[in-house]
Amino acid sequence: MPTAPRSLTARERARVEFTRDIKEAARRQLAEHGAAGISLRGVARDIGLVSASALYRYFPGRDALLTALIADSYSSLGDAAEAAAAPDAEVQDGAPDPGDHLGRWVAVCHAVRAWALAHPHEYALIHGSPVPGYTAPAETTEPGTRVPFLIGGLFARAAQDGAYRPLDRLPVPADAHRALLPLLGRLPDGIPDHLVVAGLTAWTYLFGAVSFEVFGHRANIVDDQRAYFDHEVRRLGVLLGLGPVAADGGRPSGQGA
Amino acid sequence: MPTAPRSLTARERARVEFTRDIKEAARRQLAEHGAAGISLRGVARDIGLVSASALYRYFPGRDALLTALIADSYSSLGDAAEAAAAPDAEVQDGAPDPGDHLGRWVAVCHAVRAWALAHPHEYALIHGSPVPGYTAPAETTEPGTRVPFLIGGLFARAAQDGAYRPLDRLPVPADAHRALLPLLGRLPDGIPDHLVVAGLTAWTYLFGAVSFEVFGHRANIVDDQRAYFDHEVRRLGVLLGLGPVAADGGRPSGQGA
DNA sequence: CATCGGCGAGAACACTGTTCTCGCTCGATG
DNA sequence: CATCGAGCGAGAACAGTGTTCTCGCCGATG
Repeated sequence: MPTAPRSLTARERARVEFTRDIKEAARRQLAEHGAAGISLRGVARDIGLVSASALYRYFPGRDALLTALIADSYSSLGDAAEAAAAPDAEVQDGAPDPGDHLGRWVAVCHAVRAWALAHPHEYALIHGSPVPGYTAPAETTEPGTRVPFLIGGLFARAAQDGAYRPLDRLPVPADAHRALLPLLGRLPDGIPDHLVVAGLTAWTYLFGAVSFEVFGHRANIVDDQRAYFDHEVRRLGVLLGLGPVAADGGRPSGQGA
Repeated sequence: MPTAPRSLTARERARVEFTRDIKEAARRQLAEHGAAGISLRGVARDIGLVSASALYRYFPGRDALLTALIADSYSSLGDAAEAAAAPDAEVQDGAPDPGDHLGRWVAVCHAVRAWALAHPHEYALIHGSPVPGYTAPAETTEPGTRVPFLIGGLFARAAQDGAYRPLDRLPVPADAHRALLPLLGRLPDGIPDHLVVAGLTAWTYLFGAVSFEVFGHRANIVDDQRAYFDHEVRRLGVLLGLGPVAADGGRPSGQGA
């Protein structure tokens, strides 16, 4: 544990400030030219440095700078998603309703999608091809778990409320259960397999859909991407058991009644 | 319009052969060092050229070479997927059964996953962050449609056989229907909306799951990735209506009986 | 006040993609 | 078969890149 914040020295304050400036300039370059367009010399120029060599006092290299951007992007995305899931967040045209698990799921999906569309290059950084090496640096894994845990919590709350009713009865096979042991070990005891599978499935689908749209795989296929996205994630929520079980397919008649 | 294939001249034959050699060398570099590690000078060295400038006689630039690799990768993936879906393909431990739509869907999924794991950098090239510009070059779009069309055909055949029974009854809203018009226009008439949505959903999920695994987002989360993948895609197939509707959740009792 | 550690500048090295020019050579053609 | 020239590879050059190293300088610290 780092020492208590006993008032940083002036040098240290200047250092963290400069580190922040560097990351900001890099993020600007990222937003404009993409990850491949981030050049240390360009970053140095942006913040008034003549030579890029000074940057090495703050980051051991370009990859480390990228890693820092990845971690920040995960945090930014996590913030956006959690804000959408907060108990007092506005569910789409309607008052907040703590029992509307499907609506909250859809809201989180829209938040993730909106963040990705607003920051396509940052999204590509965290969910595109891993650029630097092949293994994600350790400091990026923790912020990267926020969205999946948020989604998992959504399903857990629905189950607590007795509102979780998946539309199939397919049991989780023994080998799939064993495959999930690493995750189950980090979760509170007593969570049934199928609930974990539901969370993973929802998480996987959400980022599949967002990636397809951001990376252009749906151009010329879907026109009004937002409308289609809304339908697909809502339907997935219903299939996975978050939804109103109404067989007529409509949303609940009354507003949260 | 290019002349009929009236026996290429020796020069032309040598040219296509050399073009193939260049792409092979580039693909080797891609497999080893990733897309960012493909250098024209390295490719030139690999095929016995002293200078990289000669490559510009065959490709207008690095991006064009990458584009060619993308198109080839799509074709390679399409081949693998279509082979798995072929009528005489072995369905997982069992004789081919033309009525086993769920088994065929799962087989296609495993084929896509296996190809991606065997060619991770090529997979990253086609389903990771778009590297060169932002819009996919036209010549890559056609081979890129083979897998989604294959999956769509799977659902269409299941519907023809009367075996398509989605587990929900959520109607496709009017705005989502309108969003699908670009795609519906390129499909035979009379295909119901929900069938198209099912195909898109299956396609989206498949590549979400494969991307998560290939890009390492499931490390430390899922152990036996193949077992979990098998379960998740099988379950999605059931939810989307390809599956045995048996409420006990098991596979059909007899083998294709 | 003296000193020493952290800092930025700048040169240097090994790369990269791309362009241009210059001979040469081999294949198409008369 | 002989000749001509189109197509080709080599090589230099330019503008970049990440990274390393050294050299002063300046200010915070003892």
